[in-house]
Order: sequence, then structure tokens, then C-alpha cells
Amino acid sequence: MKEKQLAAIKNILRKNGYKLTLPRLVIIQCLLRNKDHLSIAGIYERICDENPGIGMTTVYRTVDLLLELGIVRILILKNSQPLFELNWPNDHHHHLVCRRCGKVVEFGSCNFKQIAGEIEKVTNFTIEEHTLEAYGLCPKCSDVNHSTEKI
Amino acid sequence: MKEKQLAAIKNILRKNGYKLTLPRLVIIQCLLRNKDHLSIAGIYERICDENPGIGMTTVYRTVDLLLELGIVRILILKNSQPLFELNWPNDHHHHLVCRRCGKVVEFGSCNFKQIAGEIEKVTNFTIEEHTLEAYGLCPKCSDVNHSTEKI
DNA sequence: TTGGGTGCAAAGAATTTGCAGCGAG
DNA sequence: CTCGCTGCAAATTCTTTGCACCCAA
Repeated sequence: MKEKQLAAIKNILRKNGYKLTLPRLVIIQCLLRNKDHLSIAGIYERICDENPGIGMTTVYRTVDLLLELGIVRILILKNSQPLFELNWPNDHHHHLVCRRCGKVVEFGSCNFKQIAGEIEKVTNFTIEEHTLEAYGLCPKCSDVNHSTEKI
Repeated sequence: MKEKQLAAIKNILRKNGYKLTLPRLVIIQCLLRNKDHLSIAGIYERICDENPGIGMTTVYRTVDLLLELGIVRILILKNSQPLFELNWPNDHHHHLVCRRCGKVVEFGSCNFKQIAGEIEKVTNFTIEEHTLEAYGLCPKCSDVNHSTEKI
């Protein structure tokens, strides 16, 4: 089933006249393999051992391309480099971030559409997309927090 | 009434043992004067003419301090440097950004609290804050868009 | 008076660009 | 074959740091 996703991505590249080169394939597979959200450096680290040839520059350029084609979504969080994740249709979700350990968890519920229309009416903007991030403490870090307070 | 706000900020600095220096005063007044959201460079540009002595480094350090003290809020948008705005209590709002011209408009409606509790229950996170940004086209850029399509 | 604050310059990160050679289509 | 893609290194851009001097409290 990852095959199917990979094939879909290959198709988008081809349809838009881009070549499927080895570095691009490696980077896409890296994103498919890691459900996590990876930074540029994170992607680079995970591929450079097995593919010593591929440089950081190529990671930047490939991720840029994938962003343009809508294959990848950027995630800009506080106190962190920009992160990237594959952007599947009908996979609308947002992120919950632990301000202590940086753990990122996805959540699906989002009732923004309920108010988007209202905002469009008031502002005359056309809303195309939105981002929503929540910050707090993950269960583990909440515990640490409590025990520190007891000291 | 800006006097009142300025006094409040001075108080926070004093209470936390920080000095109210000229550069800090100038930067705070710049933020009070400009309801817009300013980047570090934006703040610097607006103050450096009248205050040639103040360096970029001080703007970085002062904004960092104001962030720590909760006087200022950071706003991280796509395709833009981080922006900063004064952070008043009971002024919960979010931002609507034009993806073409970069115009930023504030909106107040936000029904996130309705689902925050639910997310906390499912994930065991403690949610402390959240950010919500909507992207689209402002009225002016929508028009441009239409006329270009007609050509 | 005195330690925190500042400016400058230099260091460090992060990202982009120029260009010659490589390889997918 | 050909032109898009890549790797390297250098250039830019953004941010942080070290240190001597300065000034608000």
C-alpha cells in the first residue's frame, strides 16, 4: 500500500514534467517510511548513511519541489525548524506539541470550517487553507513537572 | 491610553528586575505605535533613523526579553520572517494572511475551546495555548486574480 | 557605585546560488 | 543525445556570542 502512495507521487512528478531521479526517490521513500514530521536536517541524516552521494542542497531543492507540487506540507512550530510531512488528500489534521520535549501528536478534530464562512463575509478574504497548532505538555512531561514541584 | 499600556509594560519590567533603558523604551513605543505585526528587521528599520545608536542585536535581545515576559507574542507565518505583536490580556485573536501580497488581518472568532477539552481527554496532553492562521486571498488580490484570468 | 544592558565585530547557523559534470527520459 | 538535476563550494542571510564600555537604579 505504500507502493500505491509511491506510485501516486511518481505520477504527479511525471505529469508535471519532472524527472524521477535517485535522490528524489530516496527522499520520498524516507518521508513515506517515517510517519514522523522531519526537518530538512532530519531527512538528510536519515538518508546520508545509505546514500553518501546525496547532499543537503538536494534535500532543500527536492522538498521545495514537493511543496510546490502539493505532495508535502510544511509545518512551522515554535522553537523548531520547519518540519515536513506527506500531504494526502482527505487527511486534514492538526498538531499538538509538547512545549517541553517537543513531541508532536496529530489530531483530527477541527471545527474551523464552521467559522470560516463568517470570517470570509466580514473580511472579504477568500480562505483557502488554515493551520492550527496547540501547545502544552505531553503526559510524560506533565508528570515530570509535578514531581519537580514536590521537591 | 497608550500611556496606560506603556505604564503596564514598564511595571512588568520593573517587577521582574529589568531596567527600563532607552533602547527598550524605543522598541516598546515602536510596537505600541505600529498596530501592524513587525519583524525584527521591521522594528529595526522604523527606529534606526531616529535612534542611530540602537543596533540590530539589541532589537533581538529586547524582543526575546519581551517574549519571555509575555509582553509580546510571536507570529510565525508561511513565507515570512517571524513577526511580533503586543500581547494584551483578553485579546485572543488569530490571523488571516493573503498568500499573494502578505497582508495580515486579525479575526477574533475562534471556537477552539470547544474541542480542546476533547483533545486533552484523548491525548492526555495539557493544552496551554494554540495558534490558528488562515491563508487565502485578500479582496484586492482576488480582483487582480480575476482580471488576469480574463486576459 | 555597580551589575545589568548595549554596541560592535566576529562567529555560527541556516539557506541559496553558480557552475561544471552527470544521467533519466 | 539533451536538458534537467545534482554535488560541491562559495555566497548570502539570519541570528547568536564575546567583550569592553556605559548608564539606570
